[in-house]
Order: sequence, then structure tokens, then C-alpha cells
Amino acid sequence: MGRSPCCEKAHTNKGAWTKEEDQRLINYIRVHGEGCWRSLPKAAGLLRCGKSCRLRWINYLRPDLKRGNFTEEEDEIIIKLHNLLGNKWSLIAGRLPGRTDNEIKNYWNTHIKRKLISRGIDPQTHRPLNGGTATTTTTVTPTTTNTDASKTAKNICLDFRSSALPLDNKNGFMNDHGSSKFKLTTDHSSAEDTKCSSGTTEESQAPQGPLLLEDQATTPSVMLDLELSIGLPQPKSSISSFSSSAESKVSQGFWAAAAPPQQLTQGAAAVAAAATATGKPVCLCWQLGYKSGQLCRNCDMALQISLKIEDRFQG
DNA sequence: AAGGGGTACAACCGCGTTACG
DNA sequence: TCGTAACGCGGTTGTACCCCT
Repeated sequence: MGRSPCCEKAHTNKGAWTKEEDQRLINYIRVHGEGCWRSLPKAAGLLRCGKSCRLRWINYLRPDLKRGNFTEEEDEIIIKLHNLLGNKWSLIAGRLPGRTDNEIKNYWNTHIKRKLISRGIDPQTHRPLNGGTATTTTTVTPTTTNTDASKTAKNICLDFRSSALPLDNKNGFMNDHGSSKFKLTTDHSSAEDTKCSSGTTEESQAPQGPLLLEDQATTPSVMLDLELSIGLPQPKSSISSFSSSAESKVSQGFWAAAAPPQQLTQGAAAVAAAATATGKPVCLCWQLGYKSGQLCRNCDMALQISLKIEDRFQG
């Protein structure tokens, strides 16, 4: 019968945190570090549930948080990332050091949605409203439907080109973002050559699930340079570089059409792309960081599935 | 000055995923 | 391999604050 409550609700405070509670939490984490959220409240002398402590710390008390207004540049990054990833706020936050998923989510709902609407763009689909006159030429529409991808063979290439790529570890928050180029290419003309594939997009669906790039433009090839920082944490000397030959290693595109959303995260798709491009397993999971050739479970699964999919398409 | 509506954001809730015994 | 506990995420709610009438 369902899951037991995460804490004894009868003995926990709810609602706004007091200064004293904040201080207790800060002091405790300063001494003991993050983690063990379930046992933390008791150990710290807080009448709060562990989840509440975690939220309070992550969203408000953490010292590396960047408070204050979002810059115009951050706005644009959020819009581009939302276009790519949908409501994957934690992934988006991972690209904006000092910002939390909750903060970005709220900011999206209160500011950016309106901004996009005023530009004539649907904030969910990133398409022009009412067939309007929005200036975007390429729409990236993550979707949950991947059925019959081959019938609508517009091609997608995820092109990771970068040299040194410091990753923002979700806990560590890297300070120096490398400027890697994350290029999305659509190409109608060379499906066989590139092995890039795509899927169908349903208008009504909220953007989520695996990345799918749908080319609405009439041009045969459209590039979207996102200037994203998709990188790896320390040590820099051991960081794998995505070779320039990655441009010809295009089977990354398989992820766009073939990966079931329940099986893969965006990060997992990225690891497969990176592995394909470099020929080496590379863990891009920013929650775990780089492990000198090892893959976390998530990325390992992604890679295995990637190989199977490729076998299927080639065989 | 009061109050009503709108906005912003902190916090909560439920569920999926992961870790571990 | 399975069951359970814990974690983390995204959606939703609650409330403080601001502005307008």
C-alpha cells in the first residue's frame, strides 16, 4: 500500500524556515558535509524532514549560489536549453553555475514564458504562435514519440566539438566553463551516409524525453550553435577531447529517434554520442563526474543500448 | 488607507530511479 | 534477483509582496 512517508510528519515543522533552522543546517553541513539527508535533521537538531533540509540547502543556503537577477545571456541560454531538453530543469541548471533547478523553473514560468510569447513563440514547443512570424529557423522539439522514425527521415547529428571541457559537477559547480560547441545539424539529403536519424513530432506534446530535432526550415542543413558547456571534470590532463573526426561519426543521431525516453537520460544520450565520437567510453554524467574511462551505471547502460541500436540499424 | 488582483519564489508532494542489503 | 530505503526531480501549492484602484 504505497510508500511509507519519508519522515514522521507529526514531529516535523513545515513552512518557512527560520533563521535559527537555517543556521543549524549550515553549521551541520559545514562540519559533516552534504548527504545522508534522512538522518541529517535528527543529527542537526532540526525538526524537519530530510527532503526539506535538502531542498533548503540546495535551493537557498548553499554558499555557491548566485543570487540576483538573471542576465540577458542567461535568459538566452535557458531558452536554448529548454528548446533542446524540455522541462529538464536540473539539466538546464547544470549548465548555469550558481543557479538551481527550482530557481530556473520559477524564472521560466514567471518571466521567460511571457518573454517568448511576446516574441510570438510558443514557450512549450518553441514554434511560432499561430503560424506567426517568429524568426527562429530551426526548431528543436524533444518528444516522447519515437515510433516509426524511419518514415520521416530528416537527419540529426549531434556534433560535440571541444577541446578541454571542464564539467560542472552538480555539487562542485565548476567555475571556469569551457566553451564547447554543441552543434545540431539537420540534413535531409544523406540519411544513408550519415546514419543520422530522427523521429516524428507531435504538436501537442510537451517537450520531454530524448532529443529530437525537427527541421522546419527549408534549408537542407541548419546548424544551431548553442555554445554549451558539455564537459568533463578534473583532471583536465586526462580529459578526452572530442576529435574533429566526430563530425563524420554521426551515429549519435540514433539517440534522437531510437532511444525510449524511459530508458535514457539526456546525459546518457550524450555519453553514447561521446563514445561514438571518440571510440572510448566517456562518462559525461555530471552527477558523478569523470572516472578515467569508467562509466557510471546510467552511462554504461546508454552505451550498451547505443551499440544494440546501431547493430540493429546496420544489420 | 484598504483591499483586491497579480506576481515571484520558497517549500511541499508524489513518483521514478538508484543504491544497497 | 528481489525488496526496501533513500535520493533526486518535476509539478504544484502556499504565501509574502507589490501595484493599482
